[in-house]
Amino acid sequence: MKNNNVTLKYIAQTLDVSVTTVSRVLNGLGEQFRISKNTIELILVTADKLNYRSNNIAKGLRLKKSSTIGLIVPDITNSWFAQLALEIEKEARKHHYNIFLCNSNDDLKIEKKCIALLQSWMVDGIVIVPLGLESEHLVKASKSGTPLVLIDRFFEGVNLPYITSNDFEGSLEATQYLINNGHKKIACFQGIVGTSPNNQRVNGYKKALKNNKIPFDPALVIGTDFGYHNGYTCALKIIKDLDKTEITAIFSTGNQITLGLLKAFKEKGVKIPDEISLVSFDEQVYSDLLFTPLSTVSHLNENLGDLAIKMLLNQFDTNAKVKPKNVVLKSKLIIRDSVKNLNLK
Amino acid sequence: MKNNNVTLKYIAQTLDVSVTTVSRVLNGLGEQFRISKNTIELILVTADKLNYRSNNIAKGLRLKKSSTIGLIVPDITNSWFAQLALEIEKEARKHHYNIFLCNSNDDLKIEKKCIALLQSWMVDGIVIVPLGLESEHLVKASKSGTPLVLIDRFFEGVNLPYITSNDFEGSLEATQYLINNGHKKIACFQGIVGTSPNNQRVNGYKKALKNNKIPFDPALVIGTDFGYHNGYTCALKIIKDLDKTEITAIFSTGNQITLGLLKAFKEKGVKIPDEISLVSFDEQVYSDLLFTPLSTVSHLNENLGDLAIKMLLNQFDTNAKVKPKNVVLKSKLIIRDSVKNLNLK
DNA sequence: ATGAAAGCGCTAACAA
DNA sequence: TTGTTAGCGCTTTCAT
Repeated sequence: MKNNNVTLKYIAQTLDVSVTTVSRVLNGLGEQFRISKNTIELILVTADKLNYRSNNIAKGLRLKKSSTIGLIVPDITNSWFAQLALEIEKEARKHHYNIFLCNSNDDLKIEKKCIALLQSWMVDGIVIVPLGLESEHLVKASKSGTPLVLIDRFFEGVNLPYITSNDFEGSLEATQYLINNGHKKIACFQGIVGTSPNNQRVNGYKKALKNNKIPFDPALVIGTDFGYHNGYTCALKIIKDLDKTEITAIFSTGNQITLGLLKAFKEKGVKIPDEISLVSFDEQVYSDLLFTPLSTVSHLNENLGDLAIKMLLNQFDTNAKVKPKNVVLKSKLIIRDSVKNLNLK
Repeated sequence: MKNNNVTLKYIAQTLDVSVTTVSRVLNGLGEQFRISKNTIELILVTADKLNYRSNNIAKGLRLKKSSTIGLIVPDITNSWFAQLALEIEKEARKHHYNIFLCNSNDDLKIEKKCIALLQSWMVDGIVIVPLGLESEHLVKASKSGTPLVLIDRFFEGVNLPYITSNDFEGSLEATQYLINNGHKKIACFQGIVGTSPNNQRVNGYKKALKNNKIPFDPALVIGTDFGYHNGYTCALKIIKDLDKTEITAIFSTGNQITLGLLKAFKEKGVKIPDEISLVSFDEQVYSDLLFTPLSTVSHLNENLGDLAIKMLLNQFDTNAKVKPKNVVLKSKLIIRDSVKNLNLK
């Protein structure tokens, strides 16, 4: 019953032609090699009847490429990355590439492993949302012949093509919005320290403060990663000291953080925006449907997948060293009801 | 700079030993073949120094297997599937398998393509959340030597191993809960008609009605698929005729449907549970944090990934025809505040 | 208009 | 203890 053994050779033998001919016809090169209509027809029909599937592995070995693109994301469970994966996959399929998926789990060791693995599968390129703390292994991969495109995070001074969103501007705008509403004591819930999105988001926050001559208080920037749990525990801390600190607003740098934060607030009965205001990074389908409709910074771009694949393909084609232009996507502030206007008092 | 050309042969030549020896050592078979400590050491060091990566493609071709598992889900963007993907991937990695991801996009044609593709990559097995309307191609794949595990959806009378949750019981319980709260006119927002989860969920709903001697009204079962848009439009319809139909509650069969539904209700200012009650399938991280904390049926099982991979591996090992036992996971009703108790009036 | 043969990088049966 | 060799299924150069 195994149909895996329908090979070019097998077809060639049944039809008493050469493997070469079969290969050519099945690759649509029949005309070009002026193989007789008869033979072409015959081969096509037989292949179909036998349910022939070309063996991509053999092809890959011979061609030294796999028509496959590796995708590494920290956590496919995060809707932002899932959306990315979906788009990348769709776009890749259009160009007859397939996707090898890896979760790096925000773990540098795993990230490195993933890259090694993908290379050993001879992927033609890798789209990666890197952890973002270290770039050596990425540079090495790139140099060793695997084109890369970085998403969301990049490295200052490292020459790897990337697509990112203007997180700095987004945060600046979000924080400014809080300030415009009369907030001065604004906590910043941050993600993984040292990664470019975090740097940018925190820096945007700082810049907004500075622009408004509000002194920056390092104690107000808390958190360790982009996860739910982090948001939850940070929120508990904030709540405990609310009287002392007189914090009136929070700027959260990630949607998972925000979810944890909301959970804590809900449990403790702290009202948003009455008792505390909130603006969060990462617009979600449900942002509008939460117990307090959330004001968010949206930085999910419709054609991100398209862009990423194009940037990768671009590197395949041009043997020339045409350096692909990095892309910075715009983010945008969506205003809902999670911020209280203190000026109206 | 390309390190792809560090092959066994290359190492063998530099060290003036045979390819076989190198292969053996690098596969940890040095001891077994009683290759001298010296040689072993030498090879290991050299391979490391040269940054050798075994070529999985060549290996796959030779071994006629790829140490790779295909995963086909309808839509990675759906958090349920994303969660599944994450677990499957983690679990697979533990057993040194890697994941080939495909989105079938709830499209049978794409689903078929995905399977063909995965087979052409000689995946050792496929974990699939099938569309669920047709099974021929799956049976064919299975017969042609690719072990399969179906998730979430299965086919009556078709002998393919599956893991599913007890959607029937879950729906029965959910609907009974609505009835217990005095609801009699209950709308059912369904997904793709004909798929097993939908059948089960709708049947559970019907059974609950029957158990309580409430006549079943086919007009109350509406919807076409598990998507956001479907939920949205169905909800608009319901809202328009609310006075006439006197519907007091909705049982939604999927989380995306529910999101669309909530959006519509919010837009139209219909209050939950005051004006209409709601129970939804699919617990989400944010279910508790919505404008009305949602009562849901949770059917996300912690070790689903583990199970799926085990069922697949099981099929690899045993050449014997030990048919794997199908698994039906329990679902559970989580009660929050989206249902009004009509008995209290 | 078609074919023979080499070879991609690897493993394994057989040899020595 | 190590090596020779064949071959996995495919593409492609060179012949005819």
